[in-house]
Amino acid sequence: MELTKNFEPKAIEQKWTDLWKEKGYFKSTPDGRKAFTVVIPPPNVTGVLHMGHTLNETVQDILVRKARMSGFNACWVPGSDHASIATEAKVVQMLDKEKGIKKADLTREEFLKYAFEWKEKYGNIIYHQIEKLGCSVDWDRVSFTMDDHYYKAVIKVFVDLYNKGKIYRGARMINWDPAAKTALSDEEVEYKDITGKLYYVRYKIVSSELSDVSATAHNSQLTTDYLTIATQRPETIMGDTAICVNPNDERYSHLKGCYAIVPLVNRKVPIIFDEYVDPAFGTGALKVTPAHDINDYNLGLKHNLPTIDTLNEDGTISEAAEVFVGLDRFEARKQSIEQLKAEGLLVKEEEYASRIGYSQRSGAVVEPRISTQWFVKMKELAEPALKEVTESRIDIHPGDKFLATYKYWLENVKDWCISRQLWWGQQIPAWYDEDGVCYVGETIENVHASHPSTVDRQLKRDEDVLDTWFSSWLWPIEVFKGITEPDNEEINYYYPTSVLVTGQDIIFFWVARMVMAGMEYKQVKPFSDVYFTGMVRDKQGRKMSKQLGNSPDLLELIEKYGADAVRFGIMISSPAGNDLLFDDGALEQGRNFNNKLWNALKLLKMWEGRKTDDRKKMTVDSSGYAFNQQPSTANFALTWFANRLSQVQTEVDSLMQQFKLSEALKVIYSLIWDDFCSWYLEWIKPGFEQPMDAAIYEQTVSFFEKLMQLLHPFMPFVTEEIYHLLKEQNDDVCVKQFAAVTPSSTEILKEAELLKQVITAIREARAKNQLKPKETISLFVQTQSQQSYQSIQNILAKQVNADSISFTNETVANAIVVAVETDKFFIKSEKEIDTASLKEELLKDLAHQQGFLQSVQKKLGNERFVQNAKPEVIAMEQKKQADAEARIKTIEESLAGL
RNA sequence: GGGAGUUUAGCUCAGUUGGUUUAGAGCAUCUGCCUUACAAGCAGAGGGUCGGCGGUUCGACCCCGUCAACUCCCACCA
Repeated sequence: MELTKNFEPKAIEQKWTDLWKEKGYFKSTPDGRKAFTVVIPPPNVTGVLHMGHTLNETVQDILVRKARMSGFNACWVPGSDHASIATEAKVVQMLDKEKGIKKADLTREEFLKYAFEWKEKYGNIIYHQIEKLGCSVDWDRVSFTMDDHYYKAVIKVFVDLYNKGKIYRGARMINWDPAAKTALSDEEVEYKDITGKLYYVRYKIVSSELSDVSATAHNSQLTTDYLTIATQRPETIMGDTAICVNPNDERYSHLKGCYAIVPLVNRKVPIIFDEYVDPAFGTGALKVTPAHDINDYNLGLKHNLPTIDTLNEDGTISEAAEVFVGLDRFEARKQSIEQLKAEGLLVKEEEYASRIGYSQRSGAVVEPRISTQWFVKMKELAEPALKEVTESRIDIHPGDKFLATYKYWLENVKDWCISRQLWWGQQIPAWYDEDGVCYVGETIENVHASHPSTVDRQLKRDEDVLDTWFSSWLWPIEVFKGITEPDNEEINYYYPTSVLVTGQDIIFFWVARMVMAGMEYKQVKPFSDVYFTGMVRDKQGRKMSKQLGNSPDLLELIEKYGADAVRFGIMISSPAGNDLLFDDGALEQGRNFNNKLWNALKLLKMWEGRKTDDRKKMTVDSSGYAFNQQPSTANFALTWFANRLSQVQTEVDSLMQQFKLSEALKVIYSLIWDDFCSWYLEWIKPGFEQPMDAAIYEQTVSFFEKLMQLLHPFMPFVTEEIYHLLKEQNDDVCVKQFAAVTPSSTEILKEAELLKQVITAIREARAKNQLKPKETISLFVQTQSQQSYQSIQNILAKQVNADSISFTNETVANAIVVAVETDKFFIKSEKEIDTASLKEELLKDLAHQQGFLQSVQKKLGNERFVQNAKPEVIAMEQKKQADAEARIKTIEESLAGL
């Protein structure tokens, strides 16, 4: 079979995707094996996968494939999230743009029909991308957070928590978009720095008896009967229900029990005292508008102040304001300023840098507004969730980095607002009668059954839906129907799941809450390990975003480099928890790696055609290279690589257990590229057009297979392909079980390292002396251990292009000298040696060695070091000293020999 | 403002309880090579007062203090 020049991933990826699917390798059903369960963090159905997903999915696939090849019943559940806010916004936008339909013109049912159509379309795009990336998910288990059973589970949990008293209704400040006439979540508000104006307004002060206060003022510079406050939003003055100052602020201490007259509406409001107010800001006096500012709202609660909502839904001034009614809020601001000026109450205006919230959807300035919302009481739920982590039943990776964050949040957790003023999502199962009494039940029939008095009454269902996270926190349970069908076989087998791989940005939104749900509904943690990936940024360190257009298209990348290369590129530069600067260069490296593997395969295929059992045929060619096939030489290479392989396998296992995937990949990369290709294959390479020893060949194929198996979790396609091209196989590498690793012989590893060092040192000397690669040399070796060089001298000769190697006991004159450990090598060539530059080199080296020796001697001469340091440390230093002395001696001898 | 984290070669990162030759890797750069798998390659090289300062110690990239820069999360001051 003719192999292409370079690896061509496209057809191969498709072939294996289809074949794996056909053989059902990634389907999982409960059996006698241990389960390794992963639930995908369901991507939003808002669009396509971005690089963050790609990283996440790749990490999961690596873990899942590794587990599948290590005896586990691996089960990876794919799915997607309905993402209520984000998706609804997209659907609204699409309807407006493509069909000219406004949400307000649709009924809830009509809108939901469109939303489900959207979900079908984009959900499938996402699944297609996951498949293209090579993810070994069980497609029979695709889940969606709005599947029928899932919807029921969410409702069931809501009702259950309500009945347990863990869900309540309460008032809350929300972000209101006056243009879209809807509430916004915090995520939908964008803050922009702007230069606004701060207006200083005088409020008249009156005592409780309506007398003039200036008469009673003492110890105060403020002898006027006015108090000045600073505000950015004079149009909210009509909503003021108090003035607040700091109790420790002496300027205002005389105002206890006094009142202020709110300008424009001439309302008398109390002056209250609270440490919340910063005496240093503005005038140190604050106007309190509970209906339109979150802090004022809290102050209002604390001091029992009335709330006057001066805004309508569309941002115009409401009846409650008494003046400017019906005007737009910004027009009202203008007019109120003018009127204050006219009345002489505006003291001054000054420039002020502040941040203002804008709606991501409509661009309108957001108004804080009070509304009734549903809340989950978090304190009780948080306690067990905190314990699971602090008592190490859940391990976080990298732990040191995120443990503190997780703890801090759970220890200071606030109640969770779960209602959203949207249609796309699970509608809150609450009904109200005409008197506003609220009834909660899974269905209206349930409500009627438990409250017979409601049967004849007109009940209206709560319009709001639940926060997306209120459904995603059940994900590890309900994908196995653990809520709707408790104690079914699947949930008992697959739960708790093994590892959760997700972004660190949703540690509170999702991770902590899943632990809460797990503890509440299964009394067991939902996963044993959490692996946090970093954020993917572009080369300049910027966040990937649509606006910047710096987020590459996954399918295009796969098209250009191949899926394996994309996986390689993204993994090689992504230590756990660190941000990843996305760079095409790493993908190129991945593509080159594919190619390296492909070329090694081509080399083996060439040898396959020339293999023979007949040793006689393996004659020595003139270059001497065929010596490499001699048993002793080949044996050295084979034994070494076998040991090196098991050493790396052990290392990889340990790294992967610690979730150091990127390091594991680096180690494998170097094993294949450096040890296997650059060293091993060269060491066993037969002479030009010489036959290949069949036994060596088979052994090499077996090494290659093992390498493909080791690499497979990271780069599934190319490894499966090469595995099958190496020879006729009766299994597939993606389900091939790892064999137990035999311990390494460290002796041969050391010997090989020494050999590599010698080769590199001699090559370096060659390069420095301008010996062209083709020019041969004569090599003289001075060593105590001539024996050990017998078996490897053919390798050495070939790797440094020596036409002869001889052993000597004496210094060889007029030769280039190379020293490695205690051995010395003398290089002679026909070419004239540049002794001057050689001398210079040696002198430089000598100075370095002497400097080093000095520092070691200084250390050993230090009495306190000798007294305090551990014996092995001292022994080490003594060895350093001896080595340095020996090297200096060698250099001096070499200098003498020139 | 509160919390967490980062700072080591041009770039991205390792550096295991403080002592393993005066700090390692990949990429990039430079030099030489079309050498019988691979120029998407081979061989070799250069490049770092480990963010600054101070301290603990016989000994600090590592521990402590402090300052600086950057990043993320939370809250968002009238």
